[in-house]
Amino acid sequence: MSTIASQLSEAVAAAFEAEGLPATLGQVIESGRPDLAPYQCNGAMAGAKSAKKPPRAIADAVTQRLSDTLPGVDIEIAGPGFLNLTPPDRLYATRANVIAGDERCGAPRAQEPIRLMIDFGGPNVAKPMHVGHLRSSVLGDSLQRLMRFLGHQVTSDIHLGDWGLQMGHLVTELEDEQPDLPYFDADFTGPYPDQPPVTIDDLARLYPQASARAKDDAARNERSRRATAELQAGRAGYRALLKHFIAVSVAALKVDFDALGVHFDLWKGESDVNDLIPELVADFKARGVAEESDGAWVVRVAREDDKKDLAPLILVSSQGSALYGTTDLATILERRREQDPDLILYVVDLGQSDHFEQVFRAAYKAGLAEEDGLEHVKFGTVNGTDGKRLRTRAGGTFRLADLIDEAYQRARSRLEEAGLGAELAPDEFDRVARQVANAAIKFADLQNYRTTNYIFELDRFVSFEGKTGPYLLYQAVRVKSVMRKAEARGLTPGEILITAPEEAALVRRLDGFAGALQRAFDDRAPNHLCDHAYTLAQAFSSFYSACPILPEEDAAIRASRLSLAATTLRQLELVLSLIGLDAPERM
RNA sequence: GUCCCCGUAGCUCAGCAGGAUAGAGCAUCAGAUUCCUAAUCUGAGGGUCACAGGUUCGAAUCCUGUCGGGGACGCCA
Repeated sequence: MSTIASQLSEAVAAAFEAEGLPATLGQVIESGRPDLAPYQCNGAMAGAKSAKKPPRAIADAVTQRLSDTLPGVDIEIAGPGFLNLTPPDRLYATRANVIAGDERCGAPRAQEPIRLMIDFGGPNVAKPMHVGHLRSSVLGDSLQRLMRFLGHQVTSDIHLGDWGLQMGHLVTELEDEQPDLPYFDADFTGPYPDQPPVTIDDLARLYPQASARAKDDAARNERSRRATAELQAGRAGYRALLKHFIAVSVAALKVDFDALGVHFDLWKGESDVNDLIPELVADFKARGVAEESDGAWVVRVAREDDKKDLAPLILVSSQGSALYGTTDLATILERRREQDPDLILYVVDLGQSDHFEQVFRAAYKAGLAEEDGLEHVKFGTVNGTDGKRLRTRAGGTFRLADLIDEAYQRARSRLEEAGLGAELAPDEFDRVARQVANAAIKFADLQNYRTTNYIFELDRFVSFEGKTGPYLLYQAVRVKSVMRKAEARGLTPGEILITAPEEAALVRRLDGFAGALQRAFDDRAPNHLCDHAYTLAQAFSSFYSACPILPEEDAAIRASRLSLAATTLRQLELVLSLIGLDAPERM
C-alpha cells in the first residue's frame, strides 16, 4: 500500500537506474503546475551534469522505459526536461478504494517506534495561564497526538514551574500579609492546617506584588532568595505552604486545560526532582563537569567553535539553591530511570533557546543523555496588532481563560446569526459553541509554522470564514448530515469510481495524507496537518458542489460518491483529532 | 556588542531536502442556490518574495553582506 506519488516514483526511479543514473532522481512529486499535469519528476535536469547528457535526452530515454512499467500513465516532457505525469483514472480509483478500506485512512505507521517524552515546559505555579501558554499547550498537545498516532510510545509531562525563586517570593509575600500563620513559625511542630491559606486569586496577586517589590529592593529580593534556599533545604512550614500553592494552582490549571481539551500523562513539576539534586550535583562534581565560580557551581558549556558566548549553566547558586537548569537536569535523570526515553521534546518558546542549549550540553557532557536525545521544539510569540506581545487593553497580560471565554461568546452569537444549531437542545448548542470556539483558537494558532510570531486577532479567528477551524468543522458536519440521510434511505457505500475531475482531485488530497504526516513529524510542526485538513476540506467542498451524492440517479455512481464522502469524513476527522479539534454531529 | 528568530499580495500567513507562470484566507470586483447544511462554491484583479552580491542550467528557498522588526545573552523561570 503506497501513495500514488510513491508508486510512480518507484517506476521512474527504476527507469533512471536502468539508464545508469541514481534512483533518487526518479522521485515523483505533486506538480507545481497542476494545469499541465498532476505529478512531475525533475530528475532529468538534476542528473544531466553527472551523466554528461542533455536533460531532454535523459527525459526521453526514461520515458521510453516507462511505457512498459507505467502503462496508461501519460508522460510528457516539457521545458528543459520536466517529466509531467498524468495517471489514468483507474489509478485514482484503485488508490481510493485502498484508503477507503484502511482503518488508518492511508497513513503509514512509524517503521521504528521510539520512546518519547514531551515536556510542556509547564506553567508556573501561582501565575494564571496567559496567551503565551496557548502555544505550548496546543502545539505540544498536537505533537503528542501525532506521535502516538504514528505509533511512538509517548509520555507527556506538564512539568510545572514550582521550585524556583517565585516560591520564595510567594512565601515571603504571604508572610508579610499574614505573619501569624503557623507556616512561618520555625518552632511550630504541626500539624499544619489542611485548608489552603490562599486562593488562586491571592496567588495571582501575591506573586507580581513580590516580584515588583524585589525588583528595586535588593534586600527584599535577598529575603526571597533565602526563603527559596530554606524551602529547598526542607523547612517544614515552607514545604507545607508549597503543597497548598501547588494544589490550588493545579486545580485552576486543570480548568483551563480541560477547556482546551489538553491532557497530560504526568503532572510533575520541578519540585518532584528535589531529592535527586544532591546526587546529581555530586556526580557532576565527581566527573569534573561542574566547577566553582563566584561561590556558585557551574557547568561550562561553551565550545571552541561556538559563534556566540554561551554562558555557563549555573548548577547551584551562591545561596545554595537549585536553579531551573538544575531541575531540568535532575528531571532528565529521573526520566532516564523511569521512562528511559529515546527522545525528549521540550515544547517551550524560543526565547529560552540558550537555556536549553546549556541544559542539553551539560547533560551530554555528563553522560545523562545520548547526543540528539534532547530537542527544543521552539515557538514564537503571540502578538497583538501592534506587533508586540499581546496585552489586554489595560496593558496587563491576557488571561487564557478570558480568551477562551470570549471566543465562546463569539461562537454562540455567530451560530445564532447563521441560523446554525437552531434545532439543538440548549446544552448541546452550548457544547457545539465550545467546540467551535476551540477550533477557532487552536487552528488559528497551529496553522502558522511554530517559530512564526503571529498576530492574534480574535475578530479574524472567529469570523469563521475561509481558512479557519470552524470551516473545517462545518465541512465535517455537512458530510455527517449526508451520511445520516443516506442511512435513513438505506443507501450504502460502494466501490469508488472516478467519473469527474473533482473526484480525482479529492482522491489526490486523500492520498496526500501520508506526506503531510511525514512533514509534520520531521519538522515537529502541526501546521502541515492544518494545511492538509484545509486542502482536503476544500477539495471535498468542490466535489460536493460539483458532484451530487444523494440526488445522483446512477446507483453505482451514487454508491461510489457516498464511499468517497465517507472516506473523506473519516480522514478529515482523523486529521482534526491530531490537531485537537472535535467535530460535532450537527451544527 | 555577540548570537538567535523573522522580513513573501492592501492585511494575516503558507511555501524554503532549489525547478516551469510564487500560493491560501481576508478585503475588493463579477458570478452560482427548483438539488445532499451558502460558515459554501466558481472566476477576476492584486507581487522587484526587504536590499545587494555569490553558487547553480535554474534561487523566495543555499552562502555572504547591508537595512528593518522581535528576542536572548551567569546566579528569575
